[in-house]
Amino acid sequence: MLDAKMVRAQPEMIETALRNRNQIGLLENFLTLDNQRRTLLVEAEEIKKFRNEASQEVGRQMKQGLTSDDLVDRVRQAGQKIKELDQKLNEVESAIENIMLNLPNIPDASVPVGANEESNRVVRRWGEPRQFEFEPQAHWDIGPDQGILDFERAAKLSGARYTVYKGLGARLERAIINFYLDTHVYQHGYEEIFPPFLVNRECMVGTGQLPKFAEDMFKIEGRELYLVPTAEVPLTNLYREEILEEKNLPRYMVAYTACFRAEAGSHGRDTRGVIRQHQFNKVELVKIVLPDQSFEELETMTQDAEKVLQLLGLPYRVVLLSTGDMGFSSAKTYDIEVWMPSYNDYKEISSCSNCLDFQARRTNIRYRPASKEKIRFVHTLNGSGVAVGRTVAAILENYQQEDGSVVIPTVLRPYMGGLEQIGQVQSRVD
RNA sequence: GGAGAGAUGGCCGAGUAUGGUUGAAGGCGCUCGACUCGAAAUCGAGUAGGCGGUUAAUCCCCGCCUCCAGGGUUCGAAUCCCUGUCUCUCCGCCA
Repeated sequence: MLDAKMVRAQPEMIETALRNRNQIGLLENFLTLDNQRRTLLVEAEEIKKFRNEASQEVGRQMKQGLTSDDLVDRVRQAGQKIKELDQKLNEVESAIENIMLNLPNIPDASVPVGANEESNRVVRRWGEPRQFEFEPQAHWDIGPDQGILDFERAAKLSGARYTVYKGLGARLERAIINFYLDTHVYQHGYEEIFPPFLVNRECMVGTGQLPKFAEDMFKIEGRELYLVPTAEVPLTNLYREEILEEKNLPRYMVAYTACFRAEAGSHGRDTRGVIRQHQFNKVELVKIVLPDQSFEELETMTQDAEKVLQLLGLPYRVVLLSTGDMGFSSAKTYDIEVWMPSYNDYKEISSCSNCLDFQARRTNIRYRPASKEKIRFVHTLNGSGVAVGRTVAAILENYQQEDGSVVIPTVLRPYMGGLEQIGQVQSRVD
């Protein structure tokens, strides 16, 4: 959520920023509603002041045994008027809130302006895409061939866009999760969290999934509970409605969760393999930091995410998203894209965002400065560290051998019981 | 699932049977000051958040709101009534 005072003070600036995000005309009603709100508020407050003073006077009079029916009557009428004004005020305020909750964050000045991903800027690359001396296969072929991914039986259980991992495939998934968690906890200093996978509506509003993107989420029938689309939601909301001490900042958290997305509006995209699923695993990083440190923290968080790909030996590039391609809550986002031979292109495997105080306002997470200044909103950041299913796909494709087997990256071998490759040596049961 | 208890400031905890100057006693913590070579102890002072008015303005000053949330009763609600949420205890069930 944006600062209403800022929107009021410089609507042109906000309007421009929104246009860069392909959002037009959202501010029109805000200014008039905002004026209405203050008029009503001042009027209601005046009458409330009268009521407070007068009812105290009534109390004094009653103690002395003399009551003024006239005064009592006037206070009663004031009460009626207050009720009316408060009701109007409520309507205006919920209309304002409705606008505010649907306004995306303002892109940072360093973000390239553009309508879509074509304006994204590649900021660096790591590793060289491998030159294959044979025709490389896609992971959606390698997986079933090796008996480690089963899309057909997954469809029998749950439908399209689900995957069953079997044998060493399941173990590989689990190994990657552990490798990511261990790296971020023991090398990068994040606190490991294991949160619920179901969260309430307030959490979803807090991080910005709701109210605007309800169709992307799975909701539990008959309850106000949602399956988490990313661990960003529970992690960021951990400190909702809290005032943190400055000495306890920054907070670095990492969590593995399954993630659930209805992916409405993405039909026909990435239909093969594990790239776009309704359920997938992800290790997520979240930082809660002091306002003047958030951009620095975004850089280090992105590097933390890159590190695991480097350790896995997977070539990637880092892309600064343009204004038109950024997520709703973000002011600045780096995507990390891993080399995917089946696409003959880089494919998103992580997204690292600085949300500034946008989510902090929605979740009301603040901190008390050590210097006794006023309480302020924290800044929040989140980044994938990184998507697990896409890592499996990248490993299968980048480490495949001509005979169909797949070499296991050395850093994962301790997590795989020392196993050096998948395929050939293992016994399979179809 | 059944029965009961509870939710008050950064924390603990009074106030709720008898509604009124209680944004809220007391304690802890914290900040500043005194004492001290310094520290501890002691003593003194201060210490909620939000919204709005005013203002060049963060400061002051003034007002309104907030004692889990939402309704209601009343001239007036932390206190009375209703609904909801959450927490705790006991019983049952369960991985």
